[in-house]
Amino acid sequence: MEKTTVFDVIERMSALIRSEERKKCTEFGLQPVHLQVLDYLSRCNKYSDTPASLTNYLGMTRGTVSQTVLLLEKKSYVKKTTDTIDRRVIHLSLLPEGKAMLGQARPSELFNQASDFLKQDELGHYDETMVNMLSALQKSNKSHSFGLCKTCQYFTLLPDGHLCGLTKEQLTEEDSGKICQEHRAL
Amino acid sequence: MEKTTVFDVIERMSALIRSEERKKCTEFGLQPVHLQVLDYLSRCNKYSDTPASLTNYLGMTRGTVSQTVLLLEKKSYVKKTTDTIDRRVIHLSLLPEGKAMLGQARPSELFNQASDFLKQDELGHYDETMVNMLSALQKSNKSHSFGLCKTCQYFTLLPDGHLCGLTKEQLTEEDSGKICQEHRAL
DNA sequence: GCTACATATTTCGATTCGCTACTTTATGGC
DNA sequence: GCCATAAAGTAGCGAATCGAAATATGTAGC
Repeated sequence: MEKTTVFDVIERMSALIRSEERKKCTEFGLQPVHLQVLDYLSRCNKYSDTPASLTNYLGMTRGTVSQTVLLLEKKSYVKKTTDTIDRRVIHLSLLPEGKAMLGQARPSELFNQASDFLKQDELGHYDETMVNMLSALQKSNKSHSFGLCKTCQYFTLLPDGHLCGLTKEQLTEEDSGKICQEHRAL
Repeated sequence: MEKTTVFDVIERMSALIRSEERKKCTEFGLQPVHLQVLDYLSRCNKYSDTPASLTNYLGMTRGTVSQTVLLLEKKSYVKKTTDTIDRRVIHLSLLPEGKAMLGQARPSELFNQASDFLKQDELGHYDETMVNMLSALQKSNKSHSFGLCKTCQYFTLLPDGHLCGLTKEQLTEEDSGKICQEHRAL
């Protein structure tokens, strides 16, 4: 029963954010999916910055993703680079203009205002809870990573070991070399 | 700094849910926005079940929403009813088939599995935190309600007063008659 | 080295989606 | 009654999406 409630609330937050995002999109003449692509590219590692990974992440067809990327390329939001080893694969990367667009389209005002409604000293505690929730969701997500932890953008080297910056989990040296199940799509 | 992290995590959850949802969509031959409409209609009250409210919620144009509703009507997911008092107004309602579709398309498996990764005794605590977060987001959302609290689907009558079932807030008799700022779009 | 198969991506035609501008119908103030 | 306003629908056009076939590169077996 409680289970349902918690995830129901998450769905509500998700819907709210999406609604705000769509409004921003029409403002800039983009579709939500375009922002999703930019967001993905701002977070993926070099093992998952390909059209194939993007296709898997978005759940669209290869053809559509190809067209979408073409559009974003025309607008100078992303750049294509052919892999030097395997010349079949294409690496996608965000260009400065793409990053700028992503920054503008984020519901940052919404978040700024929301934080005013939360007690400042509670935010740290919220943080921990939320990260646990996210971690659980990621673990149950079937879309696994193709990247190594040590190449993840959240990977951090500490004096006393390794740390995943997103889940705040300690990682062993061995773990860092393994394929990451957590961050691929994020 | 902490502020950024918390909302960043929410954005990650949101992105993950959307990704899963899109996969479900293509499975059923629907667009994400169609599910958004069904979801909205399952939660709106009689003051916000109109195409105009839906338009405001989705951030799309009236024409587009009109077409979208037409499509969902053809598929027997929703039903239109003309308002008896103001004959310009149309009320939309979910049909059983629409509810069934909504149930199928929800990332329920994702949530079920995610809950297995969380300690059962912590879920209640998570619940409180998440509801606070959602409440803060809703407060800062500019899309205000057009409905009265007492008509909200989350409104509950208790022996000792009134309760908002979503935010768990106590409501005075007076509050219950006011326009709700919290739940319109949800 | 050649063949067969696998993988990554693109191309293309048909279809659907979404926006803009315009129209229709209904309400309310004067 | 007349006009402004509001809710919803319609038509046409461009963009997005799908599905299937095509292209290009890499891999494995002989």
